[in-house]
Amino acid sequence: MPLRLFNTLSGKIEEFRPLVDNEVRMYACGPTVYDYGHIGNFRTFVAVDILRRYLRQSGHKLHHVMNITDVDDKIIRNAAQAGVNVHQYTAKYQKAFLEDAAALHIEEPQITRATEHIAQMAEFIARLVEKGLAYKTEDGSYYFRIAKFPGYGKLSKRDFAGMENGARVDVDEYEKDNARDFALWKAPKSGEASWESVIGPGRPGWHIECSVMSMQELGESFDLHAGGEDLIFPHHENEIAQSESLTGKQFAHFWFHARFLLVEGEKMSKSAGNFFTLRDLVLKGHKPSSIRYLLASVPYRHQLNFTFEGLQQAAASVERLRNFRLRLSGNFPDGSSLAMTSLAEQTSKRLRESLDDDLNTAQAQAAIFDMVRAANAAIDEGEIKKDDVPPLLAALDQFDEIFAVLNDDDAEKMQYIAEWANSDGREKDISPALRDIISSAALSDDQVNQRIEQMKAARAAKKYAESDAIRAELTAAAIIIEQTKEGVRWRRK
RNA sequence: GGCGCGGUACCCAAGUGGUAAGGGAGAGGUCUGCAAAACCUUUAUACGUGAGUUCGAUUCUCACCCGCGCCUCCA
Repeated sequence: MPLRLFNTLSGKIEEFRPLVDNEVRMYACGPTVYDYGHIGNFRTFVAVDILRRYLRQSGHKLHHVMNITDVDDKIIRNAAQAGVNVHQYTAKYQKAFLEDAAALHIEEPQITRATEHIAQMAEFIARLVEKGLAYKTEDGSYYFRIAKFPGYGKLSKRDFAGMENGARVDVDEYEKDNARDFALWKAPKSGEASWESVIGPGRPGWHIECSVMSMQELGESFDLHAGGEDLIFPHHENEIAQSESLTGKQFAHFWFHARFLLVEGEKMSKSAGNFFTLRDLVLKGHKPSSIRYLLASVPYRHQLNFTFEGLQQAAASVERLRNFRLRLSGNFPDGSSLAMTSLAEQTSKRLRESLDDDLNTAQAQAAIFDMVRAANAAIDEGEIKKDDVPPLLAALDQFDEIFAVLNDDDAEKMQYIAEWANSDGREKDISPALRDIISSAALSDDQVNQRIEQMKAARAAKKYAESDAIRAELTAAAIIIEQTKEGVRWRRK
């Protein structure tokens, strides 16, 4: 069964098929780098990452482009306040964003930056003006004339017919022909960043960068355009207007939007005190894998209630999956069992069906846990054979190619953020929990294995006091020991 | 006000016109030198409230209550 996705443009769930062969060209709106990324941002980026990963797993080739908006009003304002130029100001946050995304195992798409495409944007605007689709105002700004694009409102399902200059005309923008006309290019203001261009000095408006960069990289028509739900209007609506009126072709065919999340049941906001960057959470001791798992556990079109209790539950879920994989590395008798082979097959099928169904990640999780429980029970009963392990691992891998939480590099990623906190004046925010997790990275695998050999020897000699002492020592170093029938296993806290 | 989404057990959360996935937490048990892990049993006469359609609704319709989103650059 093919992938079915909700398309904001049609308002329906549709079968997703690329325009050309098996190659998907997708563009995702990335961050505006004026601050550290918060978990709301990352909800969207995790959703897009899951889409990206699943498209690939489904056999598609992928050309995935994401922009970084490194110039806008807020950046200009903040940079001015900080007394640095725009590039200096954004460099820090760009770097942080990419690090945070990597901590969450978000695969890095091809990245394009607004400030590297100023000339192309100006040319694009010049072409719009030539066609009478845009106009220049007295101060040197340029606006798009929405009256020239009859399809305006088709994405956000708004009817702008008859909406002439209404009551909400912005007094600062009296020069516009219509209140809805949006800025393509803003004339320079004194002391603000501005660029010379074929259409005069100034800086680009917000929407133009995505039209220019997406078409440059992906062509005038491409498969899929993604972003947070807030971008539907006006950002994506405006991209469609300026792009399609210029090329006469359909811009993106599929529009994918992730819903906003709630934090502790309320809209996240700084004033409500429930505003968290990824780094805030890591400093409190929450693992990136727990955060990713929680963000991924609610299908992208549903409102996700992000809670600290949920974060702990997610951590427990991830741990259970990791324990299971560890358990499969034990020794089992030769042979294979029909039950396990078919369990793995069924699970693989359920995973595909769940994700084909508009990326139903909650159902995919249910499928993998059903398998884990059944396989664990089989291990307890001694019914698992050596040849059952590869198919079970394959199903687990199939799951993890999408969810990406099984490989434990949490301590490493968290250490990175702790180092940042130390150098950024936030060392006081490093929680004991974070210190504890990081400390588990202090011992190397070899060192741990060596101590475990000593522990095993003591145990074999029934010197329990000595064995327990070594275990306690490792526990104190945030290494968790499990002594089982299949041998001694260990993992980092 | 306009348009749209949602309200499922202690928490998170799938789902279906025929009587409720999964995870976490709690309780009891099995295993075990102890611990950990794992497994088993158990926790919704019930899916916001009221009415309607139907042989039958949590699932469809309507009303109401509550939460949330967009409607000038917040993912």
